[in-house]
Amino acid sequence: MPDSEFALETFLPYLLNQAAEASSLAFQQVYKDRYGMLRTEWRVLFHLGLYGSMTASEIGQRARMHKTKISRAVNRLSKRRFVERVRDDVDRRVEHLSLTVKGRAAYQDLRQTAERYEAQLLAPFTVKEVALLRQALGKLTNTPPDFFT
Amino acid sequence: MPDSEFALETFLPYLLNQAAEASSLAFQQVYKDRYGMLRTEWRVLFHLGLYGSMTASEIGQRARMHKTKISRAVNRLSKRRFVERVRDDVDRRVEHLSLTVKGRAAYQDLRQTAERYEAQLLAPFTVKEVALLRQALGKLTNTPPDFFT
DNA sequence: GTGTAATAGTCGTGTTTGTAACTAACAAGC
DNA sequence: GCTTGTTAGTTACAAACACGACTATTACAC
Repeated sequence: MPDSEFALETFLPYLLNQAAEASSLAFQQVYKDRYGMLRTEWRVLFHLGLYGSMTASEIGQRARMHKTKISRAVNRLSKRRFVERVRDDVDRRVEHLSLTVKGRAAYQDLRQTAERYEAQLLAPFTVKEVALLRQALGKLTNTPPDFFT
Repeated sequence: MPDSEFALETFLPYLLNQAAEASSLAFQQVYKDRYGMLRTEWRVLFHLGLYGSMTASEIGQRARMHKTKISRAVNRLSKRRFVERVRDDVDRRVEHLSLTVKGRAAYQDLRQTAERYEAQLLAPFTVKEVALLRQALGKLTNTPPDFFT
């Protein structure tokens, strides 16, 4: 009765999801416990920490997040004084976002933690393997299959 | 102001999430459009298609899904007659789940689609790269970092 | 100027999820 | 028998998400 020609365990999207979930779990705990942040908020924080001042839609493009997600994340972050919003004088639709001192501190802390965390994740692999893995993941992200059968 | 020592674009959990999302998207559309299924339901369907009759908790262990997720997925699947539930005579807490004819048809269809889909995803890679990728993802899934700093 | 389209960001509502509490059935000790 | 603990699965409620509709502002055409 069982059908073993096609193994779910090797189906790539499934594997990717499992790995993504497993590798996010422990770190998720960190930013949640220390700063009460959600993943969306942590991503916004990181983008601002990395690139300095950005607008919501710039973050959206880089992070491939929907603007409603960003809007809400920014809202929460600014309510807790991690993020500062400054309206653009010229185009008053636009808001320039940047980290407050508190936000920068959180970012620094989480960034360091992330580095150490990643080192643990990558420990079982060789340098070459890591490079290949990163490259492959990038390719998979940027080559969406045009699939409508 | 920006800080480029640590690039978010290379942070592994981030990459994994992006790749997982991108590679799931198109296929998600398929089982959603054709059968109105959610990812959880698709997973349950696939496990039952692959392994034949299983209980909810067996699926949970294999798929690393929480039992409430499975409970709801099975509920929806059985309401739409994709899945049949039979209570165990000996241990009446247990339910044996299996696919109906309709469920098996959906499974066959989606399985074939999944195969072709995966072939597209893997097209840009060599056989060796694919093997390494699968192996790496497996390792990442099964080596949860013990991280509580 | 007026009208139309586009863009930045927010809000509202239904859906899905996560967490914990719950019921029902079994098991083991006494 | 009667307790205590464990397991299978469900339910309840709050948190998070997706999606579309919405406001406000700018841009462009005429």
